[in-house]
Amino acid sequence: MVKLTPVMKKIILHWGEMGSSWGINRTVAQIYALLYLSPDPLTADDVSSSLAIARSTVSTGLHELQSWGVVKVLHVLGDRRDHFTTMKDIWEIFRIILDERKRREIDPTLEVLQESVSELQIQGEDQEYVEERVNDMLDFFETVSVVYEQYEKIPTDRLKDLFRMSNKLSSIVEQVTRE
Amino acid sequence: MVKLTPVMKKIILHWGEMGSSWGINRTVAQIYALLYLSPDPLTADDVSSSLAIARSTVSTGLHELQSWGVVKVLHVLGDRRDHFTTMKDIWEIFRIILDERKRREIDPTLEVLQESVSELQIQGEDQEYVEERVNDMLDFFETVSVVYEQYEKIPTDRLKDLFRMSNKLSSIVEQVTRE
DNA sequence: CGTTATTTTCGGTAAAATCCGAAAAAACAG
DNA sequence: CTGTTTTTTCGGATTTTACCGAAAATAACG
Repeated sequence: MVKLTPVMKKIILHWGEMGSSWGINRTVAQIYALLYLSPDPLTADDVSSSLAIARSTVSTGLHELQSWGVVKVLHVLGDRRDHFTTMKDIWEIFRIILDERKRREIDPTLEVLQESVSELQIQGEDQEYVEERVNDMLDFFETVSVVYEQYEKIPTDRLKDLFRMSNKLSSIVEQVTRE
Repeated sequence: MVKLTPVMKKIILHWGEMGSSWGINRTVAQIYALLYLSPDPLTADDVSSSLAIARSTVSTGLHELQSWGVVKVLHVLGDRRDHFTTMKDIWEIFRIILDERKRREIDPTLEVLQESVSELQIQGEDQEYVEERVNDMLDFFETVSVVYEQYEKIPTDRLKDLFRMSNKLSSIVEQVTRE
């Protein structure tokens, strides 16, 4: 039996709200928060009873989280049930989430924009204005994608250091853009 | 009467889907896309007829977009109706959206985490593990906020240049983190 | 002012998303 | 195999969200 302290409840509930406003099912986000805050892996029944949601909902939610790659299954000797846990390094977690969102949402957007650009070129219709706007969008998304791919290469530890030095950012920008 | 070309339709629909998966009302996102792709400001009736949505829905949607600061009202001489338009620089647009999301979602999260840390300290309960996790989260969100605030200071034009040089990122990281 | 054009509000409905629980399926033990 | 535990599927109920249209409110005109 998993007992939720007031602080845990507070964070789990808030996490659910956060998820909601970022397009993630509230319950799924809560399941995630619970696993993140639990020192040990939990069974689906644990989750179900702690959050007071149906066992079947937990099953679906856990699958969803696994498809995002942020929840893993473990097994305990002498126990047939699946136990679930999350990565504990929040930096890694957010990297994975960003990766997935890029793959699922940004990449398809790039495709649509690329298709649109070709379609506009082929037809050569009188849509100069739309063409300009679409080119802008494409350029923006491509640039952001490239930047993101560069950041992806940096190991997490180094990224942390880099981020913690962000106060030096402006001088670096000076230096780099001056060239 | 605003006539939507196939490319416009395609982008507007995709934008709606995008919005959906990022927690923004599909219709509102579509309205935004329409305004963005339109060379001239549109009236609410234009939007209503182009997208085939009720006039009242458009009214609400436009207010929502104005509260985000991404849609502006204009007036045309000799016309009593409001005309609506968007900023055309997509870099600026995304800056505004990020700012708003930070303000509406990240900042409140920081608050909850800070409160949680104090509550844990005061009670001094046996929640070492939760404490560790919450501290991690707080540290992460604080760091990201600070980085973001640094980026905020960089003028858009310079940011574009900087982003376009991201291929040099790894060498800069080398250089900076070596100190 | 009274009239008309325009926008907004709001109650109800429709649509979509979420969730439940029963039943099926799968996994495992003996 | 058979029985038991555990997980998954799925149809329908519930809740939430989104949307419409009528009516109210506001603003502009003559």
